[in-house]
Amino acid sequence: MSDVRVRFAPSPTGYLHIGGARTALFNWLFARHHGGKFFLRIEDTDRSRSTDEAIDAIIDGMRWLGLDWDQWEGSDKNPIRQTDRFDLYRQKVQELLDRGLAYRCYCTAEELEARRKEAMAHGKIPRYDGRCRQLTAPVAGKEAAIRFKASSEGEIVIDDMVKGKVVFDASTVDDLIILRSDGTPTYNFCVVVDDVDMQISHVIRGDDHLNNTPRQIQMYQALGYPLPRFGHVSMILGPDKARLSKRHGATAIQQYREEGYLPEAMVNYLVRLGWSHKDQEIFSLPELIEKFSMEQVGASAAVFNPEKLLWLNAHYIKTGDPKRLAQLLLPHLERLGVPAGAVDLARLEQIVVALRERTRTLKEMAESAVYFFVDEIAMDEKAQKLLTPEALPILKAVRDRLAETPFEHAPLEEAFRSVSEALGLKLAQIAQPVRAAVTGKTVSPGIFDVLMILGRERALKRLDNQIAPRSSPAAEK
RNA sequence: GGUCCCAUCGUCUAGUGGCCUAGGACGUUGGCCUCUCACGCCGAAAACACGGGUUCGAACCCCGUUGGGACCA
Repeated sequence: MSDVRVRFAPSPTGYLHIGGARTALFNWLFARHHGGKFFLRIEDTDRSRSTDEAIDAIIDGMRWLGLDWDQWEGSDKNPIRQTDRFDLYRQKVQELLDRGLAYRCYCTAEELEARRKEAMAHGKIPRYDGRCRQLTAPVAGKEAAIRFKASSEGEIVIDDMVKGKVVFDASTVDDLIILRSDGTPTYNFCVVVDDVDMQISHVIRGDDHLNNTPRQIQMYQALGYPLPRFGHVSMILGPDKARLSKRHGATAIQQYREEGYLPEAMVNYLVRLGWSHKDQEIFSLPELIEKFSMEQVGASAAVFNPEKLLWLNAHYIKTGDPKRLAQLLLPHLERLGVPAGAVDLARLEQIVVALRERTRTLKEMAESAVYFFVDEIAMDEKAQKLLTPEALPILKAVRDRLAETPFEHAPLEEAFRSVSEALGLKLAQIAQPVRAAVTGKTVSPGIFDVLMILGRERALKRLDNQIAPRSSPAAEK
């Protein structure tokens, strides 16, 4: 058993987003590669912004991606929630207070804000001036916040797994509030207490936390704990190079499931955003576990590229197990009005095989598959244009021939070829009107495959539907 | 504003001082295949931000500039 212990610690303020998912994935891969533990910890100390729905969404997203997490030995709950642990944080605050490493601060938010503005106006750095440090006894009748007594001596050096050596001047670290006057602990403190308590060995997180790290290191030291290794993974950016956010489009991982993306495509895409293994692009999950290493994680930010994700998704649709894809396709069909109960799975598998090289998402695939299931097909404009009076004899000839042709690939092809020969037309000139009549579109899988999947009865009926109304009695004379 | 991070084709990246005339992938594009659309295959265009060092030699090491990002509110 390895002593690698990592965690993913999201704030439940929204959905699991792309960036969070990648951070979770890197942690998970790191743990699984080393045979260590991976925990999920919900950072919900900010109660006003945290919701249970968001927690469910995060869990749901992780499950979809296949990222399972371990049970932490210190609790029977899973995942861990910080709101269950306030007693511990308060206890640790008290400990620091008793040891003179923290102090009560009576400055109000308004006062602090005024001083901050004052400092800014004079072009100074807005940091806490430490005026309550000197107070020796609690002030009666006033609510106090608790501040951590930071040391401003020397340098704080981080040996980061991604960024390398990062040096901060300790004088830039000010006295941070660790317990608000309303008694709730603050983020930077809880993280440290929890990571220590859970014996986290490697803190892999977004590099938006890099600037928090020096003050966290001081807290580790104040609490007398060993430091974990840190690994600050760079941000994921939108096309405008700003941090990826809702205004760039879909950022919630669930949205991609709804759009018909496969989890393995998502994982494969996400892992390549920042990590690489030589020239390889396609990785299965077991392969990732085997090959993942923090040394190969790049330090620079990456722009999210939906086109490449689409390509990967297409790849996994092309190569995936048709039986599984058929199952995953059902909800998408249902959304288009094809009830799952009415779908024959063996037939759906055939459809998947016919469509997998021509659709890039399950949603697209479902859209391209509806004409196999409905009684009344929708005829699009281009298809309508193909069904000219000139096409009528072609449809008739094909119809008559098909009535006595076995619905298998070779005989169907033979039938089409002989009709085209008899009429002196190219195969394309035969196939296109038939395709239009039978699918309502000008684009479909190979016409023989389409006919086989439809079956003789439906195919003939659809041809008849086009032939009958056009054959006026006058034309028959 | 201060602190910190980052910098190879449009995008993701390989590259860890000579294997680089800079490789792969997405996208773009020309062709082939072909019953449509795709898939597939073959080909093309496309990058070391800039300026100084260090070195026999720099995409790679150092410094600066510029540009982007994050954090502090």
